[in-house]
Order: sequence, then C-alpha cells, then structure tokens
Amino acid sequence: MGTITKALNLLTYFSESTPEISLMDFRALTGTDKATIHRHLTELLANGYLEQNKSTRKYRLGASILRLASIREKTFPARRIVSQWVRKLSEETGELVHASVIQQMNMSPLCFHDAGIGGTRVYFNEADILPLHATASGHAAIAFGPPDLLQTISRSRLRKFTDFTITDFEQLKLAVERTRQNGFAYVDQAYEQEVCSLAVPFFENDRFAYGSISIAMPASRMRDANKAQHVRALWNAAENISHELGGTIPQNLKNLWLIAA
Amino acid sequence: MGTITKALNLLTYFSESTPEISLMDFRALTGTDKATIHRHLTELLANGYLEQNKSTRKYRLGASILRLASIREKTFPARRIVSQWVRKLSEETGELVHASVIQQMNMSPLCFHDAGIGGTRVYFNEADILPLHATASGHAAIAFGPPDLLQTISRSRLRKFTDFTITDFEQLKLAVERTRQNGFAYVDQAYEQEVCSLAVPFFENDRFAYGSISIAMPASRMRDANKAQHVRALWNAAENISHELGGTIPQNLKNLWLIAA
DNA sequence: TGAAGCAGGTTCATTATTTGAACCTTTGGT
DNA sequence: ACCAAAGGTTCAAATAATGAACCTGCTTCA
Repeated sequence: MGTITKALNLLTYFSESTPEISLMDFRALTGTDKATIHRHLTELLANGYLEQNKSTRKYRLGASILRLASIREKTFPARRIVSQWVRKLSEETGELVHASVIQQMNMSPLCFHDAGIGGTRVYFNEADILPLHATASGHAAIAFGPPDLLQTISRSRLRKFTDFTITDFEQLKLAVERTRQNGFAYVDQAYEQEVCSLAVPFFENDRFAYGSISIAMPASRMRDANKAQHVRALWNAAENISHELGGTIPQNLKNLWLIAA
Repeated sequence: MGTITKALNLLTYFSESTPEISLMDFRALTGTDKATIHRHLTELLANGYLEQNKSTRKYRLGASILRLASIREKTFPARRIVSQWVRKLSEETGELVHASVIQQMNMSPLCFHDAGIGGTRVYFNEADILPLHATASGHAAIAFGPPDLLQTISRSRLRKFTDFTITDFEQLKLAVERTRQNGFAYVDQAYEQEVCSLAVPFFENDRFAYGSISIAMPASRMRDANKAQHVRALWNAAENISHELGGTIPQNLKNLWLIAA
C-alpha cells in the first residue's frame, strides 16, 4: 500500500457520527505510528482536505473536498441525475432505493432515498461502502461491469456477514451467472439480516456498467408479485439514468429486458 | 513536497472547463515523468478520487469526493450556512458576493452568488484559488486569521496581477494594519482590472478568522456612500455566519464594528 | 502550587518506497 | 498492414517515508 493510499485512507474514518478525529484517535484506528500519521495529516491539512479545530486540535474534513465535489457535479452530474430517479423509484415503490458506483472491490454509494411507507425500515448509511459479493448492487456490478472484477475478487477472501452470505467463490460465480441470465440481481439477507435487495446496472458508456441501482426491503415484504414489478421499475430507471449519463444499455442486456417485460 | 501533496496536486487541475485529463495532459501540466504520474493516478483511482473514462482513458474526479463532501456538509455545514447569507447579501446589494476559507497561503472559495443587476458583471470562478496579498478576502484573512499567516507570506514572492497589486511585503503589512484598524478590508483592482472588493472575516471559534465574506464590484460602481453601506451589510452577514458556525466575533473587532456602525 | 500524566508535535538515523529512463503494449489513423 | 503516439510496466538508483526517542504545553489532582 503506497503512501498516498495510506493518507487518503485516513479520510475514510470520518462519518456522520464521527465528524472530528484527533491524532491519538487516528493512531488507535490505524495502528500506525503517530509521527507518520501526523505528517500525513499535516499534508492533507496543507492541501485543504482537512481542517483543524483550533481549540480541540481535532481534524475534520476540509473545504477542498467541497470545491472538487462542486466541479465534479457541474461537469459530470452523475449524482444529480441518479438521485432524481432514485427518489422517483423510492416514492413509487415505498421502499429504500440506493445507487452506487463501482470502485475497486466495492460499491461506493452515490445517493439513496427512503420513502418510508412501510412499518419497518431498512437502514442505510451513505458513508458505508458495500461489498461486491454480498449485495445485489455488487452482483449487478460484477455481472455487467468491467470483466476483471470477478478475477480481482477471486484473489480475496469473501467476508461472511450473515448466515446467507456467499463465501465460496464458485458459488459467487454461479450467482453472477444467474444475474447475467436474469438481467437483474437478487440477493437475500446476505449482507444484513432480514434485508433482501434487487439491483440492475446502469451505464455511462456502451460497454461496462458504471454502477447499479437497487431496491432494498425487509424480507417479510418481498413477494414474487412485487418482485417482478420492482424489477421492471428498476429497468426503466436504469435505462433513463444510462441515457442521461451519456451511456447505453448493451444490446444483449436490453434484449433480455424487452423479452422479460 | 511530499508524495501525498504531489498526488493531490493532480486533482487541482480539474475545473469546470477541464473536466477530463489524460496521462499526457498531466505530464505536460506537471512536467513530472509519466510513470510517476501514472502510479499516482492509479492510486487515486483505486481510492475513488478519480474515475477513468473507459473509452478515452482520460481521468475525471471520482465519487469518493462526493461521499466525503456529503459527510462534511452534514456534520459541518459551513457551505450551507455561508451560502444563504452570501445569496441574501448579493440580492440586497445587487453585486457579486463570495465567501472563502483560509487554506494555507490562499483563500479557497466556498460559494458565491451574483444577483447581477448591474450592466457590468464581475466574473468569478469557484474553482480558482485566490491569493492572500491581492484580494480583500485575503487581507481580511491575514488581518484577523491565524497569526502565522503574515510570516508565512513573508517567505514567498508576491505575484503581480495588475498595476495595483502590492508586491512589497512592507506595503502589505501596512494594508493589513489598515484593515485591522478599519475592521474591514478594501482592495482596489489588485487582482483583476476594474474590480475592487470589500471583505470582512467570519469565525468558527472565538480566536482566529475561519474565512471571509466579500463583495466584488466594478470599480466604476464603487462610491463612498455605497461602500459604507456595503461594509455594514458585510458586518451583519459575518456576525450571523459566525454565530451559526458556532464561533464569535472577537471582542476588539466587535467593538470596532459597533462604533463604526 | 507544583509535579505527574498525557496528547500534540518534532527530530534524525535507518529503511523502504518512490522515482524515471528504458521498454513493452495497445490504439487509432492512413 | 504499417506507423506513430499514447497508455502502461519494469527495475536499479535515489530519495523520501518511517518510528523510537525526545520536547512542549496543557490539564489534573494531591
């Protein structure tokens, strides 16, 4: 792991519940020597990726991040585009909907929306990163994303989150194959207990998925009838998102969708 | 300059007008060897700070930045707080208003708003970083911000932007002293031709300025009458912003404002 | 009040990582 | 099918990152 990654890794410890972190906190979190951490923090500070609370000396995320986020959204408004469809889908279905993009070995959430009609709610934290092997989002990404994803995953251990989590690579390959044939991913309680989810990929080019959009719901509310309905709604959203992102659904996948719908 | 800074520096080349950059572009921009740049880009890519356009192989800002920005705004909503006052001030005065935070040797813009009533408009690019010595924002920051700022500046050359730019450190010290005594900064066409600006600091603690809020206007529209009015409006905005950020205006500065108002 | 404890921050010799010239590979144009 | 240009990789040389030890300033408690 290079120095850059080590430094950037420090930023990932911030979250809604942990907005400020001290030097010693970082040492406890990372196990690295405090001199090293301090130098990394200083450099991040100098570049505006962190700010320091002058009285507590704790660090928080800095203003440079906002500047960059603003540039990205103005020039490649993936979040804005995706979020309107996520919201629409959530309001139509009454379930939690989220969209995530492929990042290395994980799915990084772009946005989510919970219309929250039902009595039980699925918890979702935008700051969390989702594993590829244990979520419908991830399966959709593996099935329709960059072809090297599967191979990359094969080199790492598959963490067990629940009793349903797939931890065997061959089984994962089967699940991915099923996803390819169905044109959507379905994962049942493999990441969180009592939560199952559906997902389909969206595209910013005409080759590999850029990310996926997913409906997560309490297992108790999942019926075959609404499952088919949800999948159709997801396909529709994915088509619109891909179009607005300047991408297209690959022909073979599109055919699948047309036949099934 | 450490490796981290070199890598993060690559991100600063992105802007609204340059949303995608290729490896060779980077080489031309930085002058560094392409192997080095490539490794840096790969590491930024792996951490989601960049994404790669699969067809052109060019790089663009990544989704991790959005995630971090979202966390920062949820836990320390400086931009949201500041932007409402910036907007209000712009609408009241009909001029361009912007707020920036102190970052190392520069001011990093948080947000701006241009009510655009006048025939001539001041151009403002959110992605640009403002020099401390040549802008009212900067003078306000030096005068009321961390005490080491002046010393840091003394070690670097003061770049000449226009014929009015202060390039002599002693002169800058005088201008800062004047700013301290007035309780606001006034800079006349020192950064851009025909643009002059007023600025006052705001605080997120009770010691040193966190940033400054500024009105920029065509030199032709600047009159002593509206200047006094603008300064009062800025003071009011700075007081409100500081309060919402959890900071307070230091007593000596507050006295100045009370007497002058 | 003053001594101890602790967190933040700094130094410097050691060590490991970054670096870039040269090389290989892929892509796009003619 | 070729060439040129850009993307990407390798490996010895050089430079920058590392962490134990040290310093400093703040808080706490006898």
